[in-house]
Amino acid sequence: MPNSGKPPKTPAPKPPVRNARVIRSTADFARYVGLARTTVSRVLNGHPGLKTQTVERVQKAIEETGFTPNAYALHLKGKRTATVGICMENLLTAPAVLKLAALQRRLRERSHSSLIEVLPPGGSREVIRHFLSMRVDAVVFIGHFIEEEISQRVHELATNDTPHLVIDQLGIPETDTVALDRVRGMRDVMAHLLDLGHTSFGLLAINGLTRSVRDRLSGIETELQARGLTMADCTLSLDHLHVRDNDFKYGRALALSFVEEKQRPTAYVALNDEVAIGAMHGFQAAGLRVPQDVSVAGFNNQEICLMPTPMLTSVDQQVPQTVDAAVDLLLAQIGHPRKPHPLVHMVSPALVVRDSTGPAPKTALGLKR
Amino acid sequence: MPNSGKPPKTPAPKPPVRNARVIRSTADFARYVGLARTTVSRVLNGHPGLKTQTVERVQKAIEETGFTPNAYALHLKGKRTATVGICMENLLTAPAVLKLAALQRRLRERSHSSLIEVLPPGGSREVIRHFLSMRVDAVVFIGHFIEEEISQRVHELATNDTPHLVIDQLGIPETDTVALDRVRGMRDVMAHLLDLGHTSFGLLAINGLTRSVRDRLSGIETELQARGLTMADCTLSLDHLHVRDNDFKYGRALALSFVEEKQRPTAYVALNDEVAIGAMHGFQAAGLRVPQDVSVAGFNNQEICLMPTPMLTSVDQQVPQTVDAAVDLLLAQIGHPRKPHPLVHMVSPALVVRDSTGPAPKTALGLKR
DNA sequence: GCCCATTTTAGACACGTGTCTGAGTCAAGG
DNA sequence: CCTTGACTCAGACACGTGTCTAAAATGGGC
Repeated sequence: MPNSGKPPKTPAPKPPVRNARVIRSTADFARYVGLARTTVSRVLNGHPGLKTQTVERVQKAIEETGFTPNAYALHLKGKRTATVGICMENLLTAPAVLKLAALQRRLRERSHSSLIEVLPPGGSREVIRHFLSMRVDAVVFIGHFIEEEISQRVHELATNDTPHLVIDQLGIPETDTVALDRVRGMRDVMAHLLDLGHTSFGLLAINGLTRSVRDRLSGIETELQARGLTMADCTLSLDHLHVRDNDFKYGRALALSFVEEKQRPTAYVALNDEVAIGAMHGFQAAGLRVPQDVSVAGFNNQEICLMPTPMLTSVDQQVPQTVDAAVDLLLAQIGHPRKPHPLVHMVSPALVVRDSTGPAPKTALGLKR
Repeated sequence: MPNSGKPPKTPAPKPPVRNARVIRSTADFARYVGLARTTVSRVLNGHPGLKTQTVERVQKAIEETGFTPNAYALHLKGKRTATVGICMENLLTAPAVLKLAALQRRLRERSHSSLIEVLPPGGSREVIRHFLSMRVDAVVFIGHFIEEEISQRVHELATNDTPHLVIDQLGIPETDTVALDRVRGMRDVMAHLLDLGHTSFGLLAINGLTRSVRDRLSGIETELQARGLTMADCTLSLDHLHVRDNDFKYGRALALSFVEEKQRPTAYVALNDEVAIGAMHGFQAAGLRVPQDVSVAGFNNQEICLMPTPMLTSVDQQVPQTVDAAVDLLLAQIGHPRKPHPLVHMVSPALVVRDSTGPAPKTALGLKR
């Protein structure tokens, strides 16, 4: 025990450690200004009954020193932290980052700050605990996560009375959700291609069992059925490749596999823009022309849609609408801590037609296996 | 004054407001476990002299309730906030986001969390004040900012003894800096093109007065001079366009202007990959082949370099090395609050040669204006 | 049943802040 | 000179936490 022999606690309380120049508390600052701590506090909080001259003296000192009250002590006094925790699946997928950027901006406009964390695999528990220890006013999830894991986190948040919201992942029970209507998006793409005369479709990386992908398949099927067609007759999905990264390279490899098929579809719908662009490269490398020989459509309408030749037809995520809805839902929850039923807000996508989709070649035959 | 008639302040202190189920303090939690607050505190902080059974009881209760000590009260007791403030120019430029992602991850690995804010135009002061009020352990700037504005912010941070570091913007006085050696990067590009036989170069969006652009020009000039050539004889820069967004569209427009020149250069070096790809589109739309007729090189080596046909030659920013250096510098400052001289760490770029650059066409003439 | 070691408890204090209260200062007006 | 009103000051308390100390409870061995 190093600090035996306590000082009489009134005089000279902190001579040993601190740099006297640095101001760390209202007390330090009040000493600097030459006013009482309480007076300074009243100035800072805009109380009435203060001389103009006094107020100006404090303001000038703030300019000089850059003094800021300790946010931690402030919160301890019961103030809202005005902080929202944002859980990202990762910071490398463009659409997710776009949503993050918009969300952060909207929150700042409403004078909230953002605590951003990427959920490490299996470490989501720690992140949520950190958010809770920071007493965030709410938590937002952006991206596609393991359903069970997120459900547990959501439950923990509910236990601690912390409002929360999931962006872009449907199916988490008891949770407010804002998500793109991927069924609708896929229907729009299919309708566009069917209108162009295509009747045989290749699916690029649209497989697997996540909710997001199931919705897309359902959209494809619904639109085909609306025209008296069936999945079995009209679609072909190749999935024999080991790597499934859903990226540019995978799209390219998939396209090269499709080229070798006897009955090659004339139109291709992809999981995302990267896969679609990779596929276009694959087709072009095999000597096929886009869109004269094959049509390719992406999903997400990222900036990269402009990069290839021809530019890529895709489905826009409508990020601003998504984020606006999310922020409204969230701040409403923070204000009024009631929650009758979880809300699910669906955002309608918008098809953006560019040059990678065109009329079906006339020589093409229907796909029948 | 609504709260006239104070209660005698000892008994029944908080019956009216709180949901009794929700645990918000160690006191609440200790009541839940059925132990004294001090005992629980000792368990949480791993003190010796505790029954194994007691420790387990607390751990079980944590599992059940998800209780977390209030980080704000903790900090008030003198603990580091273990938080780093990150100032982003924006979240829409891919290289900056890449650095953010890497930085956030490295900091998390070293158990620091990140407070991320985008500097609004003219509002940087508020952001820094927020970081100071959150008592961040350090502040990092990522991107290209207005030099004078950042210098002021840096000065404010220095006044408040808060370590800080600038990534990717050279020239801020009295500040640790980690930045890509853009002079070297540009020299490498030029050396590559000169080796391919090119002697006339078009500059795409490499103009303006920022340090970053000046460095590139200096790199180009240095390499030319090393081979006995001059800027005036070998380079052409068009800058008569109104819009200067340094994006895909601008690159395309620039290329179309170059096509109309009498003495068109055979090789083009761009400010970034977007401009380079836009230029490739422009050249291709005008009937020129890349790289047979013109060579194009980008900068940053973003993912989009793979998207066009042909894929783009570019200069890699070496993000991992950059961020590693930054984190080392930063955490060293947090530990030991000495700073003899500001450190400047230069990161060496790496040229990535792809298909958009090739031998100079044999019919090409030297550029002489 | 008693003693002693181990463990738990209750109470106090500090941290930085906002706010309340009663007392102190100061200048102007009578 | 005294009163009055406008300000300012000093002190106290609470917020949630870690830690210190002295006291109380527990339990095992004799």
